[in-house]
Amino acid sequence: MQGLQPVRGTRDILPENMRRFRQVVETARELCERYGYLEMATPIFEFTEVFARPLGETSDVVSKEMYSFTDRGGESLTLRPEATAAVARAFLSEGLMHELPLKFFCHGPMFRYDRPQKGRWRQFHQINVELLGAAQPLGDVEIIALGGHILEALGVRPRTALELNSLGDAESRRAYRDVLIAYFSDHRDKLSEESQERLTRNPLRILDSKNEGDKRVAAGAPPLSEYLNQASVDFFAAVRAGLDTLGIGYALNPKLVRGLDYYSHTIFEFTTEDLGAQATVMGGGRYDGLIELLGGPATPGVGWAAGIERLSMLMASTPPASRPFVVVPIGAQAEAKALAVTHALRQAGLRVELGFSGNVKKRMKRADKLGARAAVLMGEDELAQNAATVRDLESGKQELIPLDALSERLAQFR
RNA sequence: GUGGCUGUAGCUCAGUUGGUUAGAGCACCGGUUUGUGGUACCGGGGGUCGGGGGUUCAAGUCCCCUCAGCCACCCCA
Repeated sequence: MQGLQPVRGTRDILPENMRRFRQVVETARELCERYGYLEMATPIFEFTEVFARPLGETSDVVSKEMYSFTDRGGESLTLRPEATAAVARAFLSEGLMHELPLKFFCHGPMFRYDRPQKGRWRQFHQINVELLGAAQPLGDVEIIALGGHILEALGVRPRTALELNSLGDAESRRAYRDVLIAYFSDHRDKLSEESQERLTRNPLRILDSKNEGDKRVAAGAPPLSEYLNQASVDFFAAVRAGLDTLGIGYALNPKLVRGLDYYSHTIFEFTTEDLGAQATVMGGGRYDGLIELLGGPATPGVGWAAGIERLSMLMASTPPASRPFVVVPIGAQAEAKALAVTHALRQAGLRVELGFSGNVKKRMKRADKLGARAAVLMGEDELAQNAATVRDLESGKQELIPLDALSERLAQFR
């Protein structure tokens, strides 16, 4: 415990920043619904196995980034590092295999024990979409289109580029894996220590190493695209044709691999150059083998995740806060009436503040600081006429309004 | 886990070759005759100079350790 500071990699989200978060989540929620992706949620922790198995024991996430702990019952639990495996688990737990295809949207905090830097935290937040039970390329297309649509609605699409690749189906990957191991084994001495380890465990990931020596060796590696079987080639062609139909531009990136083991066929990332070393804003792909890995029936899936922090950093502006009306009682005898009026206005649907203390001057200052649109002044004069003085805080104009017409008058502001 | 940079009021920073009670702007609080905001003027509160140790007559200012933040590697959102 290091006193009064948040744990490394975590942070408080104050209202101004929260408005950006909400903008992201609400935009995503609305567009997801339009595409038929309904909101759901999973717990933020699961049995460790839920993540360890599908992500791959050798993946960085599982081998060094999970927040795992033993609970009082002796179970190994893990704060979710990502959503897809949890959604897949929910799909099985809830017995949803007979309701395919299913489309889900969810959002919430994720946890990864990583060194924080620009655009990276230990607790971060994601929006996710998952499409289960659609084996067709059309599913990949819809998922990518939805992602691009959300980025557009948030105004960040122009700052991103879509990168695309195909890992092929399981058969293609197996064949390519053997080829790759043979190739890299011949150049073993030129590989970084880390990549030499990857050679036996996950040779595909040597391809996207940033190590200069690795890069040189990887450049000469046989390309994955040449080892895709016909079915995989056709599938990928259909995905690209769908994107073309929608006018969604992309760049093929044969080195795009992604860190999790469960991907197959299409993988993609919307990347940016505006977040330092963190290029990925939204990433995902097809994961046809995942449900089976968890012990369920073979069920195809496609989806993506996007970082809410990263998206909100790319947004040009912060959505404005709502502007309240402030009720200002003048004199002690007006306070009870002010309380009643405030309550009535709130019930009428308006955002209204009633200060807790202070003379008129202080209350007016406070109203200004709150960004109030208008002040509702109530003193002896007003009470005598069963009315209130409404002061427009932008123009400074005041008018006397009968109390029974007050909410209607205030509703005209904006 | 590794490396680079940084660490003075709530925020952004200034603090001379180490030398008296550590400053500014913004923010905050109060006031400028008491039923009225935003501007202006006046005043005020607030700092173990990240923490610990050392050198020195004397350290925010030099040295060591430590903690934290930022950025980068790895990998991703």
